[in-house]
Amino acid sequence: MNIGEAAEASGLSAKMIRHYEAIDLLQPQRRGNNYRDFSAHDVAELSFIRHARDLAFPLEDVRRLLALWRDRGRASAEVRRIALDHVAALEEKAHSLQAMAGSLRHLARHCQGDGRPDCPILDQLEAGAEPGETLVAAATFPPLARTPLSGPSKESAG
Amino acid sequence: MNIGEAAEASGLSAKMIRHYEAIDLLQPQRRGNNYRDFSAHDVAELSFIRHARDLAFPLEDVRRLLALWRDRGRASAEVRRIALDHVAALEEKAHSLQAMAGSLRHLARHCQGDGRPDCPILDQLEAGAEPGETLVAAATFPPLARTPLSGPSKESAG
DNA sequence: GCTTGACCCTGCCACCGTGGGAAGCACCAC
DNA sequence: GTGGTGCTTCCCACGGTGGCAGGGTCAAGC
Repeated sequence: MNIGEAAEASGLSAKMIRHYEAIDLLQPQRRGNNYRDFSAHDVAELSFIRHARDLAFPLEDVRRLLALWRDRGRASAEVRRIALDHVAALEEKAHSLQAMAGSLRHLARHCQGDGRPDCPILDQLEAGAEPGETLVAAATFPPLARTPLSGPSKESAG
Repeated sequence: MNIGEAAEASGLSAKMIRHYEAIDLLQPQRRGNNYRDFSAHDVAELSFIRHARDLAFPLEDVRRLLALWRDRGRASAEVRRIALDHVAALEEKAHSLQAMAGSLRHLARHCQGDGRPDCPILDQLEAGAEPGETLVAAATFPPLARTPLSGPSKESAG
């Protein structure tokens, strides 16, 4: 099966499949013309990768999960641990985002949003977080390592 | 004020300050020796940028907010709109992450996590989302544009 | 045979935001 | 003049994906 069919079958782009091969997530055979030749097994692995990515597992986790999946005799404990670590990371990120959204929503609620120039949102951005007031976000941020949202990564948040 | 002091005062790294200058977020003066010379006003802008980044505003939003902040006569409506759009994006992302976490946690709950090889997590990754079962995540994902979490961006999810 | 078009190949650049490091200049203290 | 520190610019890396350029390959049609 050529890469185009494999892409369609797995729901991944051909581009990504080549990338996953380049980083050694899978090793499809090559034919005489140097075209990749995907077996049904390769396609199953690609689907696996896609489902794992759908759950936002980083590729390094995907690599480990794939290895465990391939290992018939693996212990499910290891899989479970990876999954729960990822759950924790996802939830931490989600909470952090929600804290930011909450702070910002709070500010926006006190902003007239009319033609006048006074705006608590800008005031807050100018002044920074007041102690005991809004902006819980920064506090929950630091320990977050994976799933690098475009937000700040500042460890130095003091 | 040199870049090192400005960095300390604003809580940003010197590296990032140079970057923000490179993308025209601010234009500090230069001294005869080609060193950047940050005024108190520059530092206030840097702090503004940092606070906006703490709330995960993407830099393009930061640019707009800075422009509005500089404009004494701006209408707060515009600021409010940017903020609320961002809140919506944050919440969408947060919900999507929580949906993924929920699916995964659900799977992990049914995983023995012992030495035995059977594992619903791997089964699910192999089979993909069953209709009406778990994996709400993919459904909520597509429209998300900003705050590019490391998760999949797949538009082609059919 | 030859052309056309769809497919495949590799390789490079872009995004976003940040960190790391190299190589060279500026400054200050001794 | 020497050492250390800070500044300058420039390039590379990450993670994950898209895009495009410049080529090779194959199957179909004439």
